[in-house]
Amino acid sequence: MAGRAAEPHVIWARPERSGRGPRPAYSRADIAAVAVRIADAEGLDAVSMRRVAAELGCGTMSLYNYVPRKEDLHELMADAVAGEHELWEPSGDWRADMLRVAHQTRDLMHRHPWLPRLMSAVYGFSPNALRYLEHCLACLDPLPDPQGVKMELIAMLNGIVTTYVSNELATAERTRSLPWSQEQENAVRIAYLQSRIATGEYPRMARAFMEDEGPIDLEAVFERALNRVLDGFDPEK
Amino acid sequence: MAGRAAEPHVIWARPERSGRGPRPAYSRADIAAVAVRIADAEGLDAVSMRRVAAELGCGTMSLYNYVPRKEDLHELMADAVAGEHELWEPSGDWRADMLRVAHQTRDLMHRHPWLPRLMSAVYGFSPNALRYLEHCLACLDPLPDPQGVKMELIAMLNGIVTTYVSNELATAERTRSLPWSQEQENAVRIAYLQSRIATGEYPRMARAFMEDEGPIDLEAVFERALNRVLDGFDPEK
DNA sequence: GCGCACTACGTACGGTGTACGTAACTACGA
DNA sequence: TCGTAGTTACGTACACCGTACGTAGTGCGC
Repeated sequence: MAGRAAEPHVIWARPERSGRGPRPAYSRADIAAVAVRIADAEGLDAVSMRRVAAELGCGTMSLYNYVPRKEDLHELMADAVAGEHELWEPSGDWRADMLRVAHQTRDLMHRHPWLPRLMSAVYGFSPNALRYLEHCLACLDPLPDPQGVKMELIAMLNGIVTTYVSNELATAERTRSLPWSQEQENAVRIAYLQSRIATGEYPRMARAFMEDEGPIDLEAVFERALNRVLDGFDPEK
Repeated sequence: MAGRAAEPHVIWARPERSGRGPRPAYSRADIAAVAVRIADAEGLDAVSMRRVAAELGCGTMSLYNYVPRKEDLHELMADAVAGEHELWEPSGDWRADMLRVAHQTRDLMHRHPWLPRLMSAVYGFSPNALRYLEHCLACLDPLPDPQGVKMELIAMLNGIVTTYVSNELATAERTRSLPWSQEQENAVRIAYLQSRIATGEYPRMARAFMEDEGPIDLEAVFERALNRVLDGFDPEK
């Protein structure tokens, strides 16, 4: 029997090693590391069961002993990179702490550009994700609100980070496996957009594109967005 | 020659009908409608080039005359449902208007649960998307800020809506094609989460799950989130 | 009216996730 | 202690997928 895909399950509820049978040759960490390496180097679409198995050094179907479904492989990947979060002793300044968390998450996503795409596809309560959430809650201890509101704040912040980094990466991760460069694609898209705007049908958008000159400071935009959201939760504002 | 996939392009820059040759048998609207119908009924993964072509009533490869890449089919779908946005004469109260926009978008995504997944994969400047953006900017005319800030507001609001609806739909859209029900899956997941929390390793999360009793009012959570974000942009706050 | 760009579509290639069958192995219950 | 049940390992096979390519037939622009 190869795995138990034909019933609902959470991979983290399955013991990694279960008494009987030969010792598993690989750990979940091994598998996750291989998958993450492939995704970092060649994009998420390059991560297939066959490919991971091959790089791991085992037959394709052997991988299904460890990872019953491809989705679980993604779960492993998300958890692995969630483990890269640095968790510190809360400073007492919840705003500063949350800003630091958000910037760390942004850096994480820039390091692993496939992560935003995965965020909405994984369970979100893997071991490292739980550690991360608990840490966020700890940072929010100074806030008087009930835990529910704090969870809303964390969710909102994660949403913002994911959204903004997705925009930042936009075509970057998309054009990875394409035979033309990101610059070529962008040029075509900008040309199209300008032709649309030139029709005069969208006067306000036209003004928006007139105004901005030079490259936008994405980090500054991100920072502004964060502060606006935090303001919404700040009892002193 | 079947399409011109081997170079960067934006489908909206290609004329739908170009003088020469037999009249195309289908319009982009036809194709989009078929694809949307399939996705609504059976989920986004059921939308394949073969399937759409079959339901359209033509050979698989004929579809490539209209839609050079699958990605462009997604583009068509996103544009089609973007056309469902009702655009009204701005009221002068930008906050009320933006709330209305956000709620409309949320409804749209509940009607087409595959839309959030598509949002980060499409170009975002299709004809109907441009109309939508221009309308949002018109609603924001009363705001004194430069257009750039308004664009940031729109982006942030769209991000929030997408994030929240994604969470709301969570397992719903995911379990569509699976042989078990959403309720079964949720039960398994909750059982796992409770077992983790029972370890005592996550005291703050434990408190969060103790507190909330009864089903959460998702609409209320959404409304709170929106207002917090709007506060961040309100010059009177 | 010639030619070319277009439509239509069948075939085929290389990939995907994964169900299933088989063989070897090991820890546990009797 | 030994049989057996549950595990690991893995090859084969199936049903899909996106799409490159070749070959017709069609009708507008020159």
